[in-house]
Amino acid sequence: MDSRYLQSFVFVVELGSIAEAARRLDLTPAAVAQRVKMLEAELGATLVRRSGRTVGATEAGERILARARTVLHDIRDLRADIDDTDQLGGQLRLGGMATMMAGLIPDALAVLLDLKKWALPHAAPKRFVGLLWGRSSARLRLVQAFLAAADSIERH
Amino acid sequence: MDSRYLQSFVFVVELGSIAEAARRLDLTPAAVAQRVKMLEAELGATLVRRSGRTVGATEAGERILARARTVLHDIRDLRADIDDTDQLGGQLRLGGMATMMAGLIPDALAVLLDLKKWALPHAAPKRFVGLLWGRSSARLRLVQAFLAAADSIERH
DNA sequence: TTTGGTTACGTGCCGCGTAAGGATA
DNA sequence: TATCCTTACGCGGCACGTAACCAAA
Repeated sequence: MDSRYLQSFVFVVELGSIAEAARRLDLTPAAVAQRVKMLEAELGATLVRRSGRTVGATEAGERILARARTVLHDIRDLRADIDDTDQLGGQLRLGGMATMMAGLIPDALAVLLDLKKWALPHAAPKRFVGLLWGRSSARLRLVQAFLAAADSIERH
Repeated sequence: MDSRYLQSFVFVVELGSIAEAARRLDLTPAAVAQRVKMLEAELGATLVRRSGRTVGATEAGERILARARTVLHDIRDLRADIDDTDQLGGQLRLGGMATMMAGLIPDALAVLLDLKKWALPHAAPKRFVGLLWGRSSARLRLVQAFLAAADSIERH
């Protein structure tokens, strides 16, 4: 399965238009329609419903939409990891309880934007280190910076 | 990016042989070697090291190996979700704290293997329902069966 | 009338097999 | 010597664009 097919399908559903997706992808509408058809043939299911002039996802389309986004995200991460030796890049998803979202995270992000504080390798509380995995040093530094910011804020 | 390229790369690294990967994939060694080359060209990095007669992953290859497996796994899930209306399939990964791994989960799995107990839609404690997402009914039923098993075991 | 989706058709290139050559156990 | 990886080469198919057609706003 080609990820470009998944990207086309996701764009078509998100934008609700084959023509608009074609413009984003630098393709002709015919090519985009064919990509969706190919994906449908490969998966053996109809993914988009053509109702008049607009397009929407079928039930099967909705069912795989989230997974398609996951695959595209993973591929983006994979590409980022290739030349990811020590520089920042890619996307970091942070989650937290409601209290953190309202209080801790905004302040922590403010500190994150201060580039000089990014290199604090030993500031992370040890009780959090066990939660880190993967080998992307850039993301590791981001998380370390976040934890350092959280630590400094907690001490205030 | 074509997932078949990733699959070829993963096979080559896992098996340590282009010829063996070609046999598994029903391809010629030339085709497999070309797939790896294409992938390397697309990612802009050398992924496998040819040392004499055997092949191994380079540092960049090792770095993306886990992610490549993730992508392949996600695509398999995506395919499974297409015609996944009510039957079991795919792979379910369960995690738990050490105490659960030692005590609760083995018993719960034993109950899971009793097919007659799989259809217990309302047995899941409500406090856990918020943790479930996705719409794969088969997996949902598996989780529900797990929770039902956990519930019945807790009551003992 | 303008915009959007589809179909038919032509074409370039990609991705495969085949065959031959070199290297290693 | 047999197996493995590579390279060169040829070919078929697929994935585009183009153009024409139809439908909807």
